[in-house]
Amino acid sequence: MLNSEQQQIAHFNKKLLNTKSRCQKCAVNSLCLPSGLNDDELAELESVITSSKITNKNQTVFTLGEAFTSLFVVHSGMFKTTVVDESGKERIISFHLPGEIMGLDGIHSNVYQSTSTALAMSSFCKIPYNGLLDIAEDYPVIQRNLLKVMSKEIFNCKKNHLDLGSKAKLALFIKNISRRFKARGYSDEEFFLPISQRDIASYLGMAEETLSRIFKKLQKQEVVKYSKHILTILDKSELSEIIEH
Amino acid sequence: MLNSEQQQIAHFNKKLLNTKSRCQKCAVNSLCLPSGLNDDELAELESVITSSKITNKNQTVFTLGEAFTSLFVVHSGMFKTTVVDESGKERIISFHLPGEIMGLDGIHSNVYQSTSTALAMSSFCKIPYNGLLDIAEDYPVIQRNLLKVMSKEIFNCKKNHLDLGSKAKLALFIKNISRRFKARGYSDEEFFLPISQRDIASYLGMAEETLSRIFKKLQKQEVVKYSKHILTILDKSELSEIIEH
DNA sequence: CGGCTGTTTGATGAGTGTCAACGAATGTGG
DNA sequence: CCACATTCGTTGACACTCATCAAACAGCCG
Repeated sequence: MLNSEQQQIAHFNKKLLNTKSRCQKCAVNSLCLPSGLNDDELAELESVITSSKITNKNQTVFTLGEAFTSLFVVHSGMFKTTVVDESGKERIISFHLPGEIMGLDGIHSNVYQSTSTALAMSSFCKIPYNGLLDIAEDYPVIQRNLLKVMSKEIFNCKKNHLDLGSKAKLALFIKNISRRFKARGYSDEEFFLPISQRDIASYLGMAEETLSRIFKKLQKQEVVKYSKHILTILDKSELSEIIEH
Repeated sequence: MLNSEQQQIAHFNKKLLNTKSRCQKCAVNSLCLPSGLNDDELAELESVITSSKITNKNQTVFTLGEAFTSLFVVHSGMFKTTVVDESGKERIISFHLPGEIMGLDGIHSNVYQSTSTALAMSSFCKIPYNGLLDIAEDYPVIQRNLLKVMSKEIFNCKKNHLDLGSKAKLALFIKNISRRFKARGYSDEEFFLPISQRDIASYLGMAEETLSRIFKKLQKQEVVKYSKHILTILDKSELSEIIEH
């Protein structure tokens, strides 16, 4: 594992490890279910969070086909969720940053519809779904937050359904990730991304080789740079240009 | 307007028009929010539905940017929802059949994120969101149903994010639509689809011409036929083959 | 050191978008 | 009811993007 990666993970994790009053002290609570809750509601929410756990790279949080019991929230690090498509290939359907909820697709069928895997040493919180529903009855704001999160997920997902060229797809992905890093207090121009190019290619639905060539082109044009998992955005406006065609 | 279309619309609509006890008598209540509700809960749900309305072709239900107030459920007919992508072009993000909920993407921002338009003479029910939340507090099963619907939406959306060739994309779309018609009591092998090829192409993210050529190829191979808005599936297993590659 | 895994590079061909033009079907106004 | 305009679907030619195959390379690990 690279030094830069270890540094970054240490950075991600240094605020954690205190399992009491998880949410109150969590760096990303404003982006997560606790958003807008008062102390009383927050305490109630914390009471249903049964555990926070640290995982190593490549460990799974839940697996496609497993019985659905809980939602999971990224606390630190990063995760990918994958499905198996009709022709049997694994496909990445999303990447999850701190504060983002995983497992939502299991609600409707009581079975996880995807597999979540840590991309680096990471940590997450486990929220038993039935417990969450119980407190949601007493605290409408928690219910509303959950619905908002899901609504946002639907919206983002539909918008990404766009048909763009490979270059624009990558540009959009980078802008999207950049925005999410910024929302979490990191630089939106340079950040550590523990995602392999293969995984980015899978997520964007293109061949690994194509992605490599596009990265090279963008680097030559001094738009972005991706080396040793450090993504650097050199020309933000050009990035937007590419997307708009 | 064609005879076949008018017939079909009449067929869709003939059960409606009684605005009392809407849900109890609705043909698609088992696919909709009322699913699994007892009489008491159903009455409560019906009490928040402020209106059922019939629209002509091309009329909009809500518009991108408008303040979000209500969810809408298709009662009969069909609707499309559209967004404007980064380069300014209109893109269709979904088609809605009876029992399906529209407007979910407005929840998180209090603004509709898409525009919904009737594809034929259609009818829909309006469910004020605040009213729905109020009764969801008293009737947890309603809350759970809403969450399930949204979860399903997320799942379907992510799965569709697949990267397939144009032929497979169309095959998948047809299978998907067919399944939804079947769930509503119609034949899954021949049905009226008030969607223009242009709209299908936009939804699938391909050129109109490409879609036309693929339809022709599939017709020559006697897999499916699409003429005068009547879609006929001739070889269901071949359709699945195409998807699996 | 050799064996991994992840990334790069080149050559090639299939699939698709684009442009242009036309035909068919539909809607409109007199 | 007919002439016209408009939308919708079809067809052909062409260029270009991108997936695929094959091979080599770089960094990392034991």
